[in-house]
Order: sequence, then structure tokens, then C-alpha cells
Amino acid sequence: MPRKSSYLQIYAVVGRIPRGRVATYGQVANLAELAGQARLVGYALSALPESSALPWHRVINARGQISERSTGLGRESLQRVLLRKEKIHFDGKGIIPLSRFRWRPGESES
DNA sequence: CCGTTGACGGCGA
DNA sequence: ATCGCCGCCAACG
Repeated sequence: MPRKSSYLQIYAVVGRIPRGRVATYGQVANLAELAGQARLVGYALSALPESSALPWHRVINARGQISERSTGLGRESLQRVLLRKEKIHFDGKGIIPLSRFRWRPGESES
């Protein structure tokens, strides 16, 4: 059950996403015991400092795409670069096949 | 205190 | 398959 800081739970989950894998906002919300609050995940990530060590780039939307920021900064392009660096591929429409890259907790993590 | 806003997502039209 | 609406909830003004 959720407690005081939802953000901490969200950050904890994001920190466990393995390299070469992605998770959707909704998935993170569920793992953080915040089912149905995918939006809160995005809000929490937007609050992260640029210096954050968290793999924030591994979080994409349920459509397998990088979500558009409203605040102009070129964050999306950086995210795309970081993901490709991890061998995560996009199809012709800029979509990441979740069937192939979605993180399945329990498979192989620490 | 109250209304808006937002890195989302599910469902119906 | 697309698009629009609405629910969720914390942060702001």
C-alpha cells in the first residue's frame, strides 16, 4: 500500500530497469504499487535533476514511443540516443516493439 | 482553498 | 486503426 512519498517508490522502480530494456509509465506505476497513476510517474520523472543517475530514458509510453515533453528542451532526442546505445531498436515509425524490449521483472536482475 | 496542468492510459465513438 | 474524453493525483499560482 502506498505511503508518504510516491516519488521515492517510483524512483526505486525506475532504478531497477535493466540496461537494454524498457518499461512503460503504467508498468512502473504498477510495480511501485501505484496502479492507475501512470501520469504521476511522468510527473515524477520530469522533476528529476539533469544530473540524476537514474535510467529515466528507459521509461516510454504504452505505445512504445518516446513521450513528447511540453517543456521544449530536447530531452526526447537524447533519450533516443541513449536507448540506441543500449541496442534497443526502433521500427520505421519510431516505435520500440514492447514485445521484444519490455522489461519482465524477475527474469534477470540483481 | 480552488482550478489548472501534465514525460499517461484505457475505453468508447 | 485513430481520436477524443475522462480519471488519477501532486504541484503551482
